[in-house]
Amino acid sequence: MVQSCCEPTGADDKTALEVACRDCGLDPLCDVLGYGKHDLCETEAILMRRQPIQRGALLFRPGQPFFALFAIKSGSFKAVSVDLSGKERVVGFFLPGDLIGTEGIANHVYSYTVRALEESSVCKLEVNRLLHCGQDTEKLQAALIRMLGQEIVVNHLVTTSLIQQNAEQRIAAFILSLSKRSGLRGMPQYQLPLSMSRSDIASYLGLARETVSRVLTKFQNFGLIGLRKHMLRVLNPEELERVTTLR
Amino acid sequence: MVQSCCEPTGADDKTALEVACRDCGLDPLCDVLGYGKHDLCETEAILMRRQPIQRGALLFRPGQPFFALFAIKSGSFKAVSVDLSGKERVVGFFLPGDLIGTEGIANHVYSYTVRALEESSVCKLEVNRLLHCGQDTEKLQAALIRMLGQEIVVNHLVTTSLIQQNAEQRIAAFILSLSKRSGLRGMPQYQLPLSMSRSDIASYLGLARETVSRVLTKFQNFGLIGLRKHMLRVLNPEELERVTTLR
DNA sequence: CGTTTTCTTTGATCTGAGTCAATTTCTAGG
DNA sequence: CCTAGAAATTGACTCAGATCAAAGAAAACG
Repeated sequence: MVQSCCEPTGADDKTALEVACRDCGLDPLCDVLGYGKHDLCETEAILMRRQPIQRGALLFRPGQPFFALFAIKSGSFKAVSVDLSGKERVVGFFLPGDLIGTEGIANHVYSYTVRALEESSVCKLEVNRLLHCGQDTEKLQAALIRMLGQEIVVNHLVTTSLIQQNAEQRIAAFILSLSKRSGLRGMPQYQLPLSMSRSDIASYLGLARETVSRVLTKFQNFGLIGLRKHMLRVLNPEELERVTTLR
Repeated sequence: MVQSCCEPTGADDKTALEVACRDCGLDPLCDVLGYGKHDLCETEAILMRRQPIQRGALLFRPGQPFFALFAIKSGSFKAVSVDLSGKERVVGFFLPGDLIGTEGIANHVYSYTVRALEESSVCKLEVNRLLHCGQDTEKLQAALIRMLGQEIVVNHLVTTSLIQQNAEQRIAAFILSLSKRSGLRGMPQYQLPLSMSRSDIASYLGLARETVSRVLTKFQNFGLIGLRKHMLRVLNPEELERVTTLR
């Protein structure tokens, strides 16, 4: 069996929760590239490969010239941007299978800081050359177009649900979103690490961290979720779903 | 001078506020297509052309198969989605130069209703064939990729600013966003039609319509804006900007 | 042109979530 | 294992913005 970019590099047990390539957001492109075995991958240096990222390490910083998209293989990341008044704000969380850096395509620079929340690994796609014409790139471009379209759909859903909902609804939606994304990516759907801090969640959802804490406690008391350390168990997804659609 | 898709079709005075092609969100593609004069436009039936849309008419409905992207030439539109509980929610407003329908690229169907708020006109791009391989499509694909990247950037900015802000900040940001978009598209920046209802704005910003009304009144009293009928005048953009960055 | 309907404004009241403050629990480092 | 610092929880209080209600202004329509 050929060693491709998609096979574990003999890492420790911690990387057990890793998306399969078929479940990854980069799959449309990887598929075209033959999962690292295709010519394009090495010879034309579009270069996808697995990279380990340490907890706390940055994938990129705001202002840094755009050079690649990343797909998370394992672990998780948060995106933080600093507004004009100097205040940090979490603007997104990324789980295995998610695509990071798409805003750089049009911006030419990355627009926020992306930091690993735990020991993680990513695949890197140097997508720049897809923006300039070459040969045999059409399939790749079509794949990228679909991926961006997908990203737009997801962003739209997230935004509209968050903006209109109260604290409980936002948090229920957030939990379900993590759960579904985990399931979609071929990982356990109802038991997953909540690797970000309460403050991060609060910042992301536009709430106070005390509110996040209170609502999580309430959800536990009602038996909707279980929470031990940073391991989240989704006990009653139907009821959580119902919470998000109330009103 | 050749009659292209970008020249007015002898419409009435109402279409005076029309974006130039250079200022339009579709420009990267139109540029490649030679603004309707290029072969691709007619012979390969990618087909861009101006279409008048009546006030209240729909561009598309949710569930309808994706067949084209639209760029607004003149007028304005709102996007409304119906959630599970049957409640309508405005999920976006579109001004001249904006791109409509991108979520259909990955979804294969449109995901909300887009309705004209006034007498409007659009350009249509049947982008489907860019997703399948042909010849000479690489430039078009690269252009589309950039446009989608741009859309992602803008969505991200909108989301993060809205979610974290209070009522006054959301409304100030909303007004500035309209103003800037109008200016960017080569139209008057500080005097523009507020063609949507207060309810629509409220729904979009996640506020009650009474709150929108109150804040607009307050902004008028403080001389930040002028509002007569549905004509908005931005009198003090610096102060509005300051409002959005407070806290 | 008056009538109806819809949209907008304004006021009064109530409540969800923010803020402040005090513990308690986790985590990392020695 | 103990300790210091960070993160999370819980309670008390406050206020921004929702809701309820009613009047006023625009738009639509015969």
